[in-house]
Amino acid sequence: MYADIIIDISHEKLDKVFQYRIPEELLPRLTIGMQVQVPFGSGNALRTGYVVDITDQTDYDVDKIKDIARIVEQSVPIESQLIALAAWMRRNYGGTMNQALKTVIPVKHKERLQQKRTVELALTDMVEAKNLLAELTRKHRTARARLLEALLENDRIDYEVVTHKLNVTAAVLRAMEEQGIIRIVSEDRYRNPVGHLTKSGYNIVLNEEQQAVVDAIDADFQAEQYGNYLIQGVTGSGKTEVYMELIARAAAQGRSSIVLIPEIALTFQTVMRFYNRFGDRVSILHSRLSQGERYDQFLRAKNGELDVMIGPRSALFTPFSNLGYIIIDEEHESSYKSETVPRYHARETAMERARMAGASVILGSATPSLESSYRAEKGQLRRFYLSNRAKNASTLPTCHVADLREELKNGNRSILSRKLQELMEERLVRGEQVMLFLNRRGMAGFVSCRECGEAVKCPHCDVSLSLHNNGTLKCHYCGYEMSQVTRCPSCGSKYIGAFRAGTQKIEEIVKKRFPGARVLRMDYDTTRTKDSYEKILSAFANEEADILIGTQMIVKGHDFPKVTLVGILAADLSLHANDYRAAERTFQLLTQAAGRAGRAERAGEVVIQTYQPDHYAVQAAKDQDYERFYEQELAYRELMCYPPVWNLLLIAVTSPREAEAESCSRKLGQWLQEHFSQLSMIGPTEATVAKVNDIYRRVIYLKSEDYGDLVCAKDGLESVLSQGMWRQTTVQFDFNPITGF
DNA sequence: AGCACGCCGACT
DNA sequence: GTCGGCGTGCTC
Repeated sequence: MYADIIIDISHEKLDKVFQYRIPEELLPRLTIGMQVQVPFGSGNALRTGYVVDITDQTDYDVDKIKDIARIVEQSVPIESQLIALAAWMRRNYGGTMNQALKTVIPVKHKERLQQKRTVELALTDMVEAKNLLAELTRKHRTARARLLEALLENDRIDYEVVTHKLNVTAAVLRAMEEQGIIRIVSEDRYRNPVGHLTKSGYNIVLNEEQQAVVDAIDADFQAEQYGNYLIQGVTGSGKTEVYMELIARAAAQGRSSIVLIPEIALTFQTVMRFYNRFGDRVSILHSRLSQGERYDQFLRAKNGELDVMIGPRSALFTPFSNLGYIIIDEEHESSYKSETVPRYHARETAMERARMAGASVILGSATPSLESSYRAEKGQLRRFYLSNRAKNASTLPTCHVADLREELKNGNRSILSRKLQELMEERLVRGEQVMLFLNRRGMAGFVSCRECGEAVKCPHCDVSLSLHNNGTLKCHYCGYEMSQVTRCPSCGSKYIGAFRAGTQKIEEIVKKRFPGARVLRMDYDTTRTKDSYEKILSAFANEEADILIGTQMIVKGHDFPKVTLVGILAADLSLHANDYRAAERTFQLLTQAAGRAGRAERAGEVVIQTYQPDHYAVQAAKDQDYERFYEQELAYRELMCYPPVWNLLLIAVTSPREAEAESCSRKLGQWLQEHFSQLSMIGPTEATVAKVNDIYRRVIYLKSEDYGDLVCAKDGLESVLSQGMWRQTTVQFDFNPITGF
């Protein structure tokens, strides 16, 4: 048996595995993630390494393979834990060990070569310095000699070092410091993204409800009863204060926390709150950081310089060795699921990491994912509710549902319902602001009836059929196909067609209807350039416009106190996206969009325009009734054997050669039928988009009540694939996928 | 990263 | 000549 071993993680040059033979006596004890000592290099000096995989095959010259010297027992260092986590991810989400390791371990990057840092030095021992200088200059005028010369002249200097040489230089400087020749006064090792801030030291007073949650979770924490929690509370109910208080208490005991936030939700307001409370003990990973800067922040975490790391999904792998809490804010957000292999879900992975490290996980959301609510009901997650709106008790908005079928009947063919037009008029007169939200997701081709609101559905799967370029309607779950319809299958109306209206079109319509209004548009087209996103939002916040029109991106995060009306132009659009999460996503978006209205003292109003006013997602969102939505949606999932009740595995086969994609997917399907006949299988069939960039795509869906069965099936398929001869074909696994394929 | 090998200029 | 500086390259 051989072990794949990483010698020194985080160094690009050594960023690969070395294989070692496992001595027989070590074999039974050796596991992935373990720290071992191995002879390395020509001198066979013993170096510490980490076991990342155990195999019985080797691709290296067998004679040159050395034996593992011994296992390093003692406490498990953070790298071991992260490697073990990577192994868990590989097992549960598929992919190779290498891919898993790369997502978990930060690697130093080349671009650091260009960076410069400044070290401030002071001379402490003149005599020693002169001696050393004399010795150094006798032969060569080395960099060290020049440095010392400068110090002798000035007594205190700023020494600039290029980062790639820093490690060498730092070692030299440290050696000189140890000899008492110089003193390192300061080193600007880390660039703080918001400058240098210190705690302002104010204490937030929590309300009773918040305090109760803090006390309960903290009591468990103190008793070392680490668990998983869900805090369900509307926007503005003060979840962040609860997080911060718990983080502070953990920090007081030397425990660090990770706060995950959805990719786009990192607002300046949130950042400032954390900086105000934790000063430079907090670090924030944002998309503007270069790889090198990111690495530096991880290094700070490892060196114990941080109490909190805030960031998107990837911040989950911050190398804290004293982890206290992992907090996942807006846990229902889809950005917590990785779109690249390994396709892990941050929520589940966080729980596994916390389990390994002895830490607690806190999920927060106003509209928890079905998964989390389900877990809460089954007792795997302890749920707390925050019901008060903490900030000056602003009231929930009033919700109107505008039935677009009625509008059509009454001769209003405009995209703006009468109710919405009326209320918009009102706001413009009063000088208040309006947000119009177009739910663009799922736009790409579902076909619905404007008379009865029914979308054309697959008779076998209860999902909307999607319109393909050739005009046929297909179900990508079972492959069912029908030709383009001209009449509604349920009511016979001829007013049927694909719903298409972009934000641009709406902007035109709004400008025409309200000529005096100042209109801003925010969508994919207007946010191409770097800062346009912030620019548009701040322009709107500064009341440079009356109406903001946009897609998803306008409903997240930002606080606009002057907005008292939100219009959701076509709530159905996401309802028909052809996957089982459509209703959930719609409910979440509607609830969130509604939450934008009336965040200050002024009461807000919301107009939801829809062809299906009776749909439970619309109704529940209108009444802000999470419970009702949850119950109905769960019943649907249960009936259809969808997650979270069952588990779903998507097997995606892609190949530049259609015949290979076909034969490979058929073979896999056949194999599954032979070996996993107890699992229900859908496919193999063409993917929704059957060809992308000349790559052909086939899918198989596998359903099982037991997640483990799906993992077994995946492992089995992987071994089938390793023997098969589909050279140009790739197969990817996606467990409980969020997006279709 | 560390450690070898190997190439170059100064000095016994 | 040789000693020791550091500049490439390899490490299972």
